[in-house]
Amino acid sequence: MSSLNKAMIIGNLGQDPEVRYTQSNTAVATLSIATSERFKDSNGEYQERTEWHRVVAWGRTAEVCQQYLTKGSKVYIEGPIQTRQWEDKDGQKRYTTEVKALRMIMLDSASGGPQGPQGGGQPQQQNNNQNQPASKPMSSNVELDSNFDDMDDDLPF
Amino acid sequence: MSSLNKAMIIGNLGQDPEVRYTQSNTAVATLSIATSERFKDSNGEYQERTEWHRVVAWGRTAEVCQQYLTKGSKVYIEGPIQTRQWEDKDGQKRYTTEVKALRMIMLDSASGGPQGPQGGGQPQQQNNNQNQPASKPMSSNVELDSNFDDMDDDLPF
Amino acid sequence: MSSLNKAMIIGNLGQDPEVRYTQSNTAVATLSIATSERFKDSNGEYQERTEWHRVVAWGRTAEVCQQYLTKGSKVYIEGPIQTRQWEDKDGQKRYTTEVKALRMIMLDSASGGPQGPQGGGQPQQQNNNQNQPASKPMSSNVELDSNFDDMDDDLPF
Amino acid sequence: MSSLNKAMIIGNLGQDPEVRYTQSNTAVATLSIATSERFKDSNGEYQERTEWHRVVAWGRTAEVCQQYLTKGSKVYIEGPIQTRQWEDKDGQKRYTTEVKALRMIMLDSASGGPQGPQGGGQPQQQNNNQNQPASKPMSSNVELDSNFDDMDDDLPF
DNA sequence: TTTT
DNA sequence: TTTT
Repeated sequence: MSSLNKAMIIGNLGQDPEVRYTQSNTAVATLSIATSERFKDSNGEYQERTEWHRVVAWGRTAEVCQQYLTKGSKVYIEGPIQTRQWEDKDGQKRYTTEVKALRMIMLDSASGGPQGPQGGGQPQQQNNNQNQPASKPMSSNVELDSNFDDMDDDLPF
Repeated sequence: MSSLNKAMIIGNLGQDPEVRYTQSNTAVATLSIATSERFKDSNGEYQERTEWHRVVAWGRTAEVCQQYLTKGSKVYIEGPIQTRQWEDKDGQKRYTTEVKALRMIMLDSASGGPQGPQGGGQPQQQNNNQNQPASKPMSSNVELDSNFDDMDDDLPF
Repeated sequence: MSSLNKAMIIGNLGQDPEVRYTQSNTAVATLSIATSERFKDSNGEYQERTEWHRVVAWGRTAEVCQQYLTKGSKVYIEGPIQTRQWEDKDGQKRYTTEVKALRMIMLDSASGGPQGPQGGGQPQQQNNNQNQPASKPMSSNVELDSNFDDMDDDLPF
Repeated sequence: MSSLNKAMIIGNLGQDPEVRYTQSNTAVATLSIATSERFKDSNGEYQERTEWHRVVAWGRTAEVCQQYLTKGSKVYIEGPIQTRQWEDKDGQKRYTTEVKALRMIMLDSASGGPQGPQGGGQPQQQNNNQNQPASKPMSSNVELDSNFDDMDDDLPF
């Protein structure tokens, strides 16, 4: 306790969200988000450096990502930084650092989009453990606030 | 551009800062900072999960880390998330994700500590490429902002 | 929707928390928190400017403030900025801007403090509409995360 | 010192920026930014509450606001909360709380916009103390950071 | 490896 | 006064 672990990102998706489902049918979306920053190189020239962030969303937030985000979408993401350990094919320990999206705000100025309350709601009907043919027509400004209390212990990967 | 990449951390150092110097004699400090969070496990029991953050500070900020932080120190860190690529002994690509400490605030309620302006100043005299025998007596509330600024002193209203 | 309203403050209480109770017996704590910043004046001299923040906490968070915070306590506060309108004795419209503490982290390195889960829990027994004789022995690092959903419509002031 | 005073806002301008100039010809822009949040009222119905934020930008940031922002623009703002005291016509003390925009990121997905480095640059030529006929054609994703910095180009690893 |  |  008495600690803070918070990342805040505004960036664009490098590809469509990847969505999987846990055995208990909880959606898990993985986003790849680019942020870029200007900096002066040693010659005083401006260059741009792009940072790629692996972002993971759970439950209702994941479903909204699936429905409304596509490659290129601009989003705000907020949540803790988490590092997972895993083993590669050679049995070597590897580490992957991700941001867990507890809050997601869509920043694309599109029209349409979801009506009614988002966030905190019950997951909707969904097919089990397979990607849904996402319907992403005219997505819009969606805000998602997941006060999901960490049932991420039955990971899909 | 038009992106945001910000981590904000409040946590404790797991060990003393490690400080190195670049060829141009810029200090680089590496911190290992723990944050912990409570969560309910599947049995409804509270558990604590600790997350370790690798934090890197540069220049004046690194020097202040060296001087005032030790194992156990509580700090606030703010800065971008950055992932570096490197190769292990087998030539395998590895990735390390760090937070670059653009701002550091000491949160230990000790006494003593630095007087006078911090941050934005020039690096002081220092021995090259070797750890200084750090003098960390009664450190105190130090704030370090590598991006200093404030010329708003001739208001229009 | 699709907006973000977040203040993040680390500072010290200028006085003990003031706690009141709504008619429905919800605790409401008001904190006065100082932040200070260094800046160079027109003569190039460093000066310090103190900013006072009015912070309001509700429910369980308010109770923890009451129990564990006193004048001088250092805290981290996170939550939205809110401006209330009210009328002074002359019937003039006045505005007060506050930060609503959805999250509070104690930063004093004391010992003792609350055991067991905080935050999100039910308000405990309490006397109605009167200040409790606060017991603030050796408070400690408490984190409070109130995902209180805005029942702040029966204000005590 | 050892304190943090940070507001982070994503919202829309309620009107065009108002820009003035100090005697020393520094631009000062005032923005009125709306954030809105959903909440359930006592009947369990969803309602929306809008919060208006007064935001003040200085120097180069103010100029970019003037050039690229208009009524309706969506922006990210980051900076300290500051409360100013002033007197109304009756000599009564009044207080106004503002967010000082140290960083501004445009979030409208338009095209065009400024090329080359923003932020940290010198203020450009400008007419003194009068509003410029703003040219805001196809504004774009601009990021403005009044605290620029990045000399981390001679890494030690 | 920290802290409570 | 914005936006969805």
